[in-house]
Amino acid sequence: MQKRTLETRARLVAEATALVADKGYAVMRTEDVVQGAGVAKGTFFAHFKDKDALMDLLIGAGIDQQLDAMAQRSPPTTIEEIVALHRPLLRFMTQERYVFDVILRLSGAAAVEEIGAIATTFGRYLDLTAGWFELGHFRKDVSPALLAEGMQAFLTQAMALKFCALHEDQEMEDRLEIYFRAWLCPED
Amino acid sequence: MQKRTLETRARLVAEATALVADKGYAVMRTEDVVQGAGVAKGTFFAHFKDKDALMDLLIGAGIDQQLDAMAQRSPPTTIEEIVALHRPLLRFMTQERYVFDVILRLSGAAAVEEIGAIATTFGRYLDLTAGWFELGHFRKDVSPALLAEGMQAFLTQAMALKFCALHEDQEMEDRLEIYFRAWLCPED
DNA sequence: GATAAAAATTGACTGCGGTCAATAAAATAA
DNA sequence: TTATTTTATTGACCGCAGTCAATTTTTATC
Repeated sequence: MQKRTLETRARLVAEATALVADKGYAVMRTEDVVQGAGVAKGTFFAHFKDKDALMDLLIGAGIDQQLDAMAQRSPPTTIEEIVALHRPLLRFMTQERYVFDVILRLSGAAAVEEIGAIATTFGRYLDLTAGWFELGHFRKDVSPALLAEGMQAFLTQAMALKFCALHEDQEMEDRLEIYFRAWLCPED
Repeated sequence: MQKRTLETRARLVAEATALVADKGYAVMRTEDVVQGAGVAKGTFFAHFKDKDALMDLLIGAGIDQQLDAMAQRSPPTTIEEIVALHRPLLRFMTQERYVFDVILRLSGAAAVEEIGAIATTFGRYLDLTAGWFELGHFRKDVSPALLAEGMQAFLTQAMALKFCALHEDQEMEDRLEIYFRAWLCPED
């Protein structure tokens, strides 16, 4: 791999990052990215399989930041703490409808060798939350790993309903708290 | 509304249905549909807001069929019965990666006035399953409506993991059974 | 340094979803 | 029937993601 390659790639990512920060994810066009980076259209696709691959990188990095912040805090011991810890992550993932769509689309990789940044963060989330449940503050009749998978399911559900007119009566965090309480503390 | 309008629309839907039955959803192109229906490209978009709107119709109809079948059966009283009852629905929704993506994308409508076929089926699913839980065979510490929402969350999760290389070790139905048991019968 | 092989870049091109001003057909008014 | 308005249809055109044969740049070999 040539030094030139890394430079070009870095310019593409830098330009895309700047564009996204300025105008948002949904309106980013590859044409703008290559123009800003001073390369030809084809170069973009020599570096990224498709537009989604770049989005995977950008959005995956954003999710990773949020997970870093969550991992630094001490493990939550109450539902309120869990929900509060999730707030920045939720905000990031639902900042745009397009971002949430990309996350859903890329959260599972079709093949092991093409697991991308977003899919990796989903694995990280499972590990992080399973770690919380190892401490024994919540229900103990099912494994921490299963509890973590359930968290993920409810997280997705709560975010999806944010974009649904049929359920916009309730705030995302309120819904999440109800879900988590029913899932993590049955019969309370 | 003219009779001609209904005929044209019917021809478009019929052609699309035939194409999908023959080749699958993902490869359907609007160009093929209009050609088969004998109309111009623009006519398609006079009848459907975009390609997704037609897909919403086709896929929504398919989901409705499965829900009809589920609603006819007597309400399940065990987890095994619940999972068995879901099998045809699961098969339909995950027959193609593209179909599942469309379902996720259209399961929530941005505005009440644009709630489509798929979004409607999601509401139907909640009503159907909440009805089961009214009968009192499963956990009673949370409302039937909430149990139904959780079912939906786990259903989505199980389907999503089917398309994820990281989790392909387990069958969708097996995963669903584990989820449902933990959700509907805690401490068993 | 000259030459050959490998890697990176280019930009015209394709495919397909979606638009829109122009046209045709149907409904309504006279 | 004729004139007018409303509704439906048309197809050339656009935007943008993605492709690929040709070209340039770098690296490896002598």
